[in-house]
Amino acid sequence: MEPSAARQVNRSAVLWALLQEGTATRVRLAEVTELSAATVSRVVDGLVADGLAREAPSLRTGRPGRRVTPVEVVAEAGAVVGVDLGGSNCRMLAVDLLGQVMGRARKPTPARLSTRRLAAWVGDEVRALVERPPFLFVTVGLPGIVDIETSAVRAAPNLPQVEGLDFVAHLRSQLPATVGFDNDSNLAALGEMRLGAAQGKRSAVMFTIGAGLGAGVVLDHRLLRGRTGLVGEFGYLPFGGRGEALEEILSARGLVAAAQRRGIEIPSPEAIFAAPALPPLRAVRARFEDGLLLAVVAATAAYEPEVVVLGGGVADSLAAVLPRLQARLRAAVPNPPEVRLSSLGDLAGAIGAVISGLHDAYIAVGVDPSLLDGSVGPGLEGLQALPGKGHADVP
Amino acid sequence: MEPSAARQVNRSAVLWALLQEGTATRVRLAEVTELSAATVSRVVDGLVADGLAREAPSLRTGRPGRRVTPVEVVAEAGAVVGVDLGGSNCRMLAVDLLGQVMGRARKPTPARLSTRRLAAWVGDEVRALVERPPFLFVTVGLPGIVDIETSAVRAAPNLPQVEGLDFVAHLRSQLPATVGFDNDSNLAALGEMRLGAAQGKRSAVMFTIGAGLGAGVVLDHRLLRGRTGLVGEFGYLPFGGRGEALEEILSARGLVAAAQRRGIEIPSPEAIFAAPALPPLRAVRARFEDGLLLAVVAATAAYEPEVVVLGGGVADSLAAVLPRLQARLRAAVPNPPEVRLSSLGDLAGAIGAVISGLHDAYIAVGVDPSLLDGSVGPGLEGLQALPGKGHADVP
DNA sequence: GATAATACCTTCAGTCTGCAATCTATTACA
DNA sequence: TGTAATAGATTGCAGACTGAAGGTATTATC
Repeated sequence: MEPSAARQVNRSAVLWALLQEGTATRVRLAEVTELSAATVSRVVDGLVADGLAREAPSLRTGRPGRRVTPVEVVAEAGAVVGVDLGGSNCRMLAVDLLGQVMGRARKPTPARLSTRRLAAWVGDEVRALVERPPFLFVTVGLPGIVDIETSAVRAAPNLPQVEGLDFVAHLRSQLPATVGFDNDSNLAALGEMRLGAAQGKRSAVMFTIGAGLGAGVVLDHRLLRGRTGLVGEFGYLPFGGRGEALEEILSARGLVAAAQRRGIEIPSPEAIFAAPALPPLRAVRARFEDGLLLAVVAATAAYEPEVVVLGGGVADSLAAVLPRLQARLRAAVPNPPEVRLSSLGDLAGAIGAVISGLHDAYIAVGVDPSLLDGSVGPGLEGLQALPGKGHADVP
Repeated sequence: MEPSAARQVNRSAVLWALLQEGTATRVRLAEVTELSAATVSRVVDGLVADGLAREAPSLRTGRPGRRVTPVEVVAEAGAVVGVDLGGSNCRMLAVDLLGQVMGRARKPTPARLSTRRLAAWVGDEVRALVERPPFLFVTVGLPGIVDIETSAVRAAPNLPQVEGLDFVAHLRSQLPATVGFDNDSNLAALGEMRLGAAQGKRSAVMFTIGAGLGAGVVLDHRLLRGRTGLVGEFGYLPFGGRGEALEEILSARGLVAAAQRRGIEIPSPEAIFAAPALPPLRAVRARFEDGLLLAVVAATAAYEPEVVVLGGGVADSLAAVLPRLQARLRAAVPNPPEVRLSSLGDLAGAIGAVISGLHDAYIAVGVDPSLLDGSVGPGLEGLQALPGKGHADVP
């Protein structure tokens, strides 16, 4: 370890403390980091020189003594845009370095555009959302499996243009930014973990029951991605005596098909759960519940999460199902997690993307990755207060 | 970061390099650690003073120049004993700091002893195996679920004396050592990962099919333990149309019961796989295979391991089953792992326990845990050459 | 035996930290 | 209004540590 590496480490510690506090006096930073006030002062000078921190107007404390001179993050030094590019809708959320919301958008995804044009569209939308900051991080959630190494996308039937490497490459060339990609369910899980239904927990599994069955796994505040990004895809499990794939049960597609097989024409999958129902619909529901139980049991056996979050279009209709599911779960496994509904609604993906992007941004400004790993991170008050959380119809 | 912390970091790096090499010149250590030769020399002086390293007799190199003075680990400075305390047999393996085998034992577990007496027996056996070294680490694998925080044991039907905290506490008071406890399947997975069927891979899942169904999950060279130590227990999954628990299929107990239900009296579970078989036995086999497929599919969906290892008493009989299982797996999931049989046999648990204990020992002598985490670690040549690996009948 | 090559050690300048003293801004109070 | 009290921020200094350069011991080769 070179001598100057010590400085790096301390810089990282102070910067991380400052990000978590948002604004703090040097004395406070010294307490939190357990460094001497002298070192903190010197490091803060460096951060100011780097444009990452500035002195805020001093505050009157009411007590005798010199006024405190708070130091604050230069939040606008960097920006992060989270994009949740779904098959039908695209959510975007722009925040500054402290997670304060700078802009948001919700548009129908122009799903019929070519790969290149779709990338250009996303690039335009991102640029419309943020002034060009000193540095910019963009994270895009895609409805497919994203390879952790190469960002190659596959299995994206709802938006096939993004498959392969072209979309990724085009978008990267479009934006003067570091652009990351991930599976939308993974990001949604990250969002619910940090600010949603699993807030404050160390581990959670989120199932996104939409067109298909998606899953995201967070253990120790960290996304479990696996070799090819398929982790948590319990849709492959055989279900029932005929060994149907679980994804055929736990998806809008499957629900509609099951209803049709019983001669029921329904306007939307959600209608299946609109009480009261006739006996044939009840059978569809029961089958869905059995499938859901299997998924949650599998997730429990696999990861022992503290919470299982249910999201996606169908989830809102499941409130009535939860108590029974929870009871059956208690009977099935010795360590049942709590099952909850998504609380971020269709914003979960964009919020998760922002969190992922902030993670990258913090590393870029010199925060040691090991600090970010197990920890909760900055407050993100701006995101917490986000209006429209959980309501799909707010723009 | 205090100034002296830099020394710690470099000491850790040099010590880790030295452990991996076993014996190395200072120049070699400087290369590996990317530190200056000066720093390495100073750090080595410190290690020698601490009794962890010593100069070996200098070697003639054949090339011009001063003779090299190799530095070697004082392997006998510490000892590690791995204990696999099963319901019927107890395997023990003692190694030094470099993983060189110092002693081994295999005894029937005195399963009828009381909690206190069983702990005393284990303590005696461990003491019989190793001289008292400067420091001693013991890791005990138990046939039950071990809480990661408290070491409290539960669900150990095959050795109920060890349940709760009494056995753990008694054994700890018996031995002048740091004593760790873990689930035997977890340790077996660690063993197969490091030296057995999954050697060289980053991730693996091992199912131990014995009296019950056990599982161990290793991701990125690290055991996934979960909140209560239950991770990987897919025995809770419902199987087949009647929703029987998978553990009832994938266990010696379940196999015997299934055979009996079909009117077959068998001497041992293994006999079920002794070819050729009559039709009723074939049905039992088929059911077992279906269950196995479910377990492997679940593990694949959950973790995407590179390898799935099958171990336990029944595993040896499964060689003929593997090709068909592998083929069905390829059809079921897009990212099938390789399925292999355990190569360490009933030594896997003890070897895994030793590896776990070495991990603790290395941390105790000052190796930074983050170095150990993602890395492969010392060569453990002594363990690799262990005679009797894979043969249950060698003492 | 001289010379070159190699490994290890020592010296020295530089960076960084923590401690303690000092500087500076503020409030309380006569 | 002036002075003491108080507390945050900075600076001087000693100590720890590193890397680079140069020194010394040991060996092979001519």
